[in-house]
Amino acid sequence: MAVREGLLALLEVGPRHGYQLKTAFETATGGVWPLNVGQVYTTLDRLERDGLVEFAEHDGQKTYRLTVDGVTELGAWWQAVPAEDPPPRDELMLKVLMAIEHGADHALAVITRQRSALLALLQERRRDRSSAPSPAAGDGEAIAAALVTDALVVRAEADLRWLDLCEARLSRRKTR
Amino acid sequence: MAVREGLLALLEVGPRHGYQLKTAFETATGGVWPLNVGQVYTTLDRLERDGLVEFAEHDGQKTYRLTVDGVTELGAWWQAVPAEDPPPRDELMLKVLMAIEHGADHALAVITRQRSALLALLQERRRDRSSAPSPAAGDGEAIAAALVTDALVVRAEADLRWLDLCEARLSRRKTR
DNA sequence: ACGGGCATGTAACTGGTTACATGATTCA
DNA sequence: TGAATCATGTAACCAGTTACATGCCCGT
Repeated sequence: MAVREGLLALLEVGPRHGYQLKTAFETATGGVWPLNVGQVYTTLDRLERDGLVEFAEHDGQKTYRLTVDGVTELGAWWQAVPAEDPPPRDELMLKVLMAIEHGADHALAVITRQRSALLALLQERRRDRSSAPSPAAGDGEAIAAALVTDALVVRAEADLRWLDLCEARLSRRKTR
Repeated sequence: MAVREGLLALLEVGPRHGYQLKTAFETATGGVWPLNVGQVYTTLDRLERDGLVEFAEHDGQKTYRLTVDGVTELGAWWQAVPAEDPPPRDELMLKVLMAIEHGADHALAVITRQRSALLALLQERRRDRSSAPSPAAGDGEAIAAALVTDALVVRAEADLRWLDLCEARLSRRKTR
């Protein structure tokens, strides 16, 4: 439900047709989230099926805009904090949890491996961040790219911290 | 590709049949990742189709085990660090990025809203964590649950930190 | 004339997910 | 007897994703 909401959000800025949405989506995400054009059209079909968008056709060119329902739905999305109703389907978490089933030693080995790999990744990203020029005020795409890099760094730091917590909890009780 | 790998990992511990895998998966994830039984069977079908598992049947009871290919695949999974080849399809990130398209003011409003909601969530989780009894040594499910709670806390902290970074980058250049 | 970008679409597949149907066993 | 748990499965849908086909228009 990510591309879906992304397109809705872009349509709230102003009506556009499919191809424009593709490029808008990609510049908005700083070029790190490429979108197959086909996906835009299939997603638009589904949005129309659900009554969230409608379109006007001119010379074989369909200009999409939000419906009232679409605006409502989007409003809810802006408000909502990404839910953890069903908690995070996080791959790193799953990996460690499953490793524990193989015994604490296996888990600690996986943790060590993941930590060193993540650390390398983190350093590389920090290098990327400091080498990238501070984005110019008007350059939305560059700002977006900078924010994405920030997110990657912060996320990696969090993952590392979590691995440390896991190791602490596991080695404190080396039974099992 | 999460349930898929989870089942593979469980089968590496030892052969099991479908229903056992469901319960094993749920206890391994501390009860926070419920699995519809049906999904286990469809996933097993797909794993068999891909030649990663095989089964022996006894009295209408199918006992699954890894194939050589399955072991290989799993080995790669243990090694791999959750890839960011196509970077994170993170909902919070998308929300902020799309908000920027509506102008810096809209973005700052979304950031503020998200931050306060996340902060409330975080405090609640910290309360959960301190109120939960420190898991007993042998209780795998409780340990798993504790680790999941840790992950939620750490993740929320990271999201908050990222929101601060976004705000800094956006208010520093209030143009656009 | 041709290649590249603009523009629209379809067909097919993937994994995740739910709802539902069936039957055996176990135990109160 | 009857509910709960064990056990296996099917049908259907969802969103994401890719590959492919079509054609227009513009600049070289």
